[in-house]
Amino acid sequence: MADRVTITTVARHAQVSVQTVSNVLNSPHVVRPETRQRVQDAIDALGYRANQAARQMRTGRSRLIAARIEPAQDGINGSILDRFLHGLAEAAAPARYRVLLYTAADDAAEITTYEDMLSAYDIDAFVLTSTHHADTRTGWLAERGVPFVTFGRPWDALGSHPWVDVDGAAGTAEATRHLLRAGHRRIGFIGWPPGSGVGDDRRSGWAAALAEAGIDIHGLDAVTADGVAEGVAAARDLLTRGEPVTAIVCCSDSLALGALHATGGAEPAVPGPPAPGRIAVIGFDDTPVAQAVGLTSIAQPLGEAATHCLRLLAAQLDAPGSRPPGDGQILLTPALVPRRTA
Amino acid sequence: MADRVTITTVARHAQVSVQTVSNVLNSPHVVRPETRQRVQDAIDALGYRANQAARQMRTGRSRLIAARIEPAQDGINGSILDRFLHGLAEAAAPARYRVLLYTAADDAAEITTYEDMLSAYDIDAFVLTSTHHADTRTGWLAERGVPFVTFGRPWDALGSHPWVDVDGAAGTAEATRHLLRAGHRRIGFIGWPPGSGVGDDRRSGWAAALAEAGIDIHGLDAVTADGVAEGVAAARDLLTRGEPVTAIVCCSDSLALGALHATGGAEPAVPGPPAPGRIAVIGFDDTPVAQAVGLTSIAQPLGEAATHCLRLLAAQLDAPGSRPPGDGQILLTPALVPRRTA
DNA sequence: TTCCGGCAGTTGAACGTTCAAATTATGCGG
DNA sequence: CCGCATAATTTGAACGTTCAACTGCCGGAA
Repeated sequence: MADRVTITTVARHAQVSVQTVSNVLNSPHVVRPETRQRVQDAIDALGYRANQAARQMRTGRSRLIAARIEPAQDGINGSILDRFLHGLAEAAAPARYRVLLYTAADDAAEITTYEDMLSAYDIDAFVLTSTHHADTRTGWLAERGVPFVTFGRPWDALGSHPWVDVDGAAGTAEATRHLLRAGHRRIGFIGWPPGSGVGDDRRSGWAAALAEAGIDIHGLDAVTADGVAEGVAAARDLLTRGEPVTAIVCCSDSLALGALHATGGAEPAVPGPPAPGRIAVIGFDDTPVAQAVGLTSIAQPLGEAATHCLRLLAAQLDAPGSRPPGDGQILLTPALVPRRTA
Repeated sequence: MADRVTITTVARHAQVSVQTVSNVLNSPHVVRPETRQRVQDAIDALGYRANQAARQMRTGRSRLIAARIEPAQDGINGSILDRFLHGLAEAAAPARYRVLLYTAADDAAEITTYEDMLSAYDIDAFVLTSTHHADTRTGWLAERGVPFVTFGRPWDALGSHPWVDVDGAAGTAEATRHLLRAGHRRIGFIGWPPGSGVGDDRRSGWAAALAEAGIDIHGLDAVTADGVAEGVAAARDLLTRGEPVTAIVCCSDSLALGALHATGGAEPAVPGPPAPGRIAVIGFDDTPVAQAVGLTSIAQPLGEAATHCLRLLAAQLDAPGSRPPGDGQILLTPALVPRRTA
């Protein structure tokens, strides 16, 4: 097997010192164009690639970004994260970064993992997902000056780090307006118990859109844990109250699927107009299930979110100390995907 | 901020040379128990962790395993891979390996990525997914002596490398027998066009189970591309032939979902006995959609598969040159998950 | 002519670890 | 108590790269 091509091989081949090769790679402007070209040719001819480990030893930078891969939780609402991860890996490659996976059961375990990855691998940055109230992770990282971005805004408003999030309220507001335009007035909402940042945010969009239309939201919302069966129960509840709702916006596709069942059943796929006489239902996240069942849902721009995360990190890493433009806090707008259920 | 704890720090603290610390870490048997303990205590007290980059420079080993993350293809059948990846990351951690992600549009691009990752990061091994006929990747890696495992058997039977796969035929056979036990005799199959290893394998299980029961499969199967709409069409086709089928085994949950629609519609979730008078349908992969819709499906043991992949790699990496036990070719049996549709 | 400044490139050291060889410590038979 | 074999530990070098300091060289101002 061919011997390893190192910077020394290239240097010999181009008749220069190793440092000059290094300069061509890292600060091309200091080397005369003529020489630069000669070195570049040698690099190409030999197929040289800088050894990351050696480089890392000197610079302390690994060009590695760590991201957590979560277990497929509920299943329906999972598959969000893996699309995000794919986007992340794809955005990382052109910036010459790579994504390293890790798993962790809870915040404490995750922090232990940080320690390990930082000391053993010199991870350059972390991408945190599933931010929540009393999130101990961001503080820990910030304290140590480790660069990171969160996908999900900080719900406690403590400190301000770069983050990317999707505007859940804008999504549910758009969904609600969509239903208003279709003539619905009594539009219900099935959401999660107050206290989850994401859930409260999504509920607020629905409430705002109704307020905008001058509709009193009293008695129009149901609160329940996530799940299909829970969605069935909550929808039945909404339907048996004083004046029944004619449409429901849901906090998740799981809940929406349940609502769909409680309000007349769903037929999978096959495009066509919404069946008349049924209650309109809109879910959230545009999961495969929604696509399969023909459920109108709200799609998060996950690829875009990933790209932004990486851009923010790259800005931090490549120009240390400099704040990214716009304070590095980016709120993306999700898109309503109209299907057969609304 | 605290200075980096290196092997030198530990050595000073334990009053030994750096090499002794290194020995405690890598070949504890050569160091006297007493000394070993002293060094170990120093390691614990200082929270020392070996720097992977430096170690890698000497040993040429990165303890990094690369795996590809694919785009969320069809959506319904995706979410298989991310469960596998999660399993992989989880299995890697205790073995002190980490999983590095990459993306690639096709085999050629993937091989280019191999080159990059091997020369820049000294990746120890690769986990290949989505094996197919005329797969150029395995040959490339084998030629260069790069350790790898495939999740998915080699469909061309060229060369023999370690692989882990799920016995699709066993799955469809079990599904078919399940239907036979329920009294069905005319059991159809909706599969993909011949030529895809996975598809042919799954079809063969169905055929074998029917043959076992003395049933002629003639006229009982339909061939189509994957997709919900395609499933609808194929199921209609099966239902309008001479003697209609009373049950259908499908090559994927997408197809099954289509079949379900064509044969009377599905109602999401909510447990209960199969509705009478409807045609029984069984899907494949036990995706979130199946769980949500109450579709009986065949679940691949993805976590187990991931664990085996990692075990096979670890065996190769930790004892180079030694063939893993059982030739390192592992076929796992999937499990039927009975729900409301069969 | 002399000296200085700046550019292009080179040299030597260092990052943290492990390997191979050398050195020192320990135990044992005579 | 010596000599020797073997165990335990240390020393020096190396992995591939970049940083900091250095050497030559050329042109221009004094």
